[in-house]
Amino acid sequence: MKNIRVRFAPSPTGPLHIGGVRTALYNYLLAKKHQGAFVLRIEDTDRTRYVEGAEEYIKRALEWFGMSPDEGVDQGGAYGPYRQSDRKEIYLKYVDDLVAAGRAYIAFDTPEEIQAMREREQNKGVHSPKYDASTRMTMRNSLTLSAGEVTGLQQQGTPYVVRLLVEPGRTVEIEDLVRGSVRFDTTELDDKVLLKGDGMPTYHLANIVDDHLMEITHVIRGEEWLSSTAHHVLLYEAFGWKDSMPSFAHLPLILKPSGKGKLSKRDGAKFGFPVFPLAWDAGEGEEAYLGFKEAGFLPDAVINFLAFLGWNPGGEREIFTLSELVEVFDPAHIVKSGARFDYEKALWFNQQHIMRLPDDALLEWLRPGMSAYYTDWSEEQLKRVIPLMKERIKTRNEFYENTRFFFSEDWPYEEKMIRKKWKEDSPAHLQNLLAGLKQIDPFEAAACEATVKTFISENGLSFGAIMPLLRIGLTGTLKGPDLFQTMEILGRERTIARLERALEAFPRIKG
RNA sequence: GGCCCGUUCGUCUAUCGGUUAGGACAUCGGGUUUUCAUCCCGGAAAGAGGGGUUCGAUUCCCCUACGGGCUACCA
Repeated sequence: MKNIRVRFAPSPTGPLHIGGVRTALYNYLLAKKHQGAFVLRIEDTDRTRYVEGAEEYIKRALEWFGMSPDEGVDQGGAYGPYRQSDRKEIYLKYVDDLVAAGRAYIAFDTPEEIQAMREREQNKGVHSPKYDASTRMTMRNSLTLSAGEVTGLQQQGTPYVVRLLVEPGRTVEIEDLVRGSVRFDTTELDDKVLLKGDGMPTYHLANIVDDHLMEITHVIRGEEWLSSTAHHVLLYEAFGWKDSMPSFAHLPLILKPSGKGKLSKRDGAKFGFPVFPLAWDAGEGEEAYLGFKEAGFLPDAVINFLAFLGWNPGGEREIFTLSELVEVFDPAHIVKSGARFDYEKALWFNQQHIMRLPDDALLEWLRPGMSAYYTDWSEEQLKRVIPLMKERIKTRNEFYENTRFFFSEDWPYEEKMIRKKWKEDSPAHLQNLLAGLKQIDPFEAAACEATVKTFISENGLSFGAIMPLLRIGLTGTLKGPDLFQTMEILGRERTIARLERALEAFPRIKG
């Protein structure tokens, strides 16, 4: 089998959508699984839709996920250039060949003329008029004009496009890796524009030429391309490249979490979760979007979540890192139907990945954001807090938000619980317990636990009478990691200071 | 409208003619725990509808319904 070469070919028209990330992922997985090449090609043939910064965004997103291309605009390669706007001359040559071979033709029709044709056809009862075999001979093109007229118009600088000559009455069959055999009747196909009036190729031309020249073996792309694949096959035929045509795999769409239709960028704001990998800030006046990264997700968790949206390895295991996915990926298991985006499940994947990540990796992940939350924190403390928190956070932001009491003295008491738990004899108990805690040396979790537990049993108390008060006094809240571990990390000084503060504050709160 | 694709628990999915239709998220109940989380146990929950083919259909075929994509000098 030939070496596998796949490409991810986004258009730099904005931030990379999560569906695009999944397309990139499946391409990446197939390439890596077979030691093939993962190519990044930028499809910027539509100048009117070009967005500043989008290409950069795409590269940063791929890098964040760890899916760096083997070849592409930045890494170069033997098949460059990898940006279609830099390949303009190449397409010109191939489109000339097609015209010379009679497989394509030059058309001078203005938008108004095409519109007029459509109206004519509709009046004749044709539902969806097309520029095709039934109409092309009524238009102004190199099929209806003499050779002299054509060169004359060209010399005058009359704008023109090049169209693919589609022969009607044929059946084009494609063998899709996920959908099996799909057939199209060429009578339904229009004479697609190959070269636009501005001299740039359309997607269809550029795609086929590039995939062929770059020796792409598998085209993995979204379902929205399935319909035009018939044209693409016709193009491969016209060029005489049918024998080396790549395999196709058309991916199901990612749908809105509720309601109808595919997931859109607006859904993020609407439902309160990210639909982009990274934040996108287009500048003033433009809409900004939150990314999974900023929402506190691990790249592997997002990958894992996305991988399972429309694919599964067949077994019951669900947690995989990117490199583990490479091992088990098989395009034969790609699902045919669209998948609903489920943010709850994404959170679950993130939690699972956080729990499985070694502490030192979590440290690297958490460190950069600390200073945005806390002014006075030490790496030493962070290191000790991580093992206590890793099983109780779903996102990185949750870590920061739920560890205030470790890194700051600025956190509120859950006053409602104090009112409920602060009893007649509570002051005396807390007072005595505090005296006991002061004796502990070294101030370690095991010793704290022994002291507290002994105190409780010797006084015939219940855990419920003491622990909640202790916990609120030390952390402000009733939920959190092991209290004795927490005490050890806080240290004797802060533990005692906080309990003394509680002794003063609780009666006041109780009122 | 036309062409193409799709349709299993609320959601993501397994099943490649014979299963008590399995798992996961979410949900509900219970256990563990000083709380929360983790973890463990359990419950509820599905083959769009109608025809065929077959000894037997979730699985194969057809029709209908519904959903989606395409129908641009956008990708």
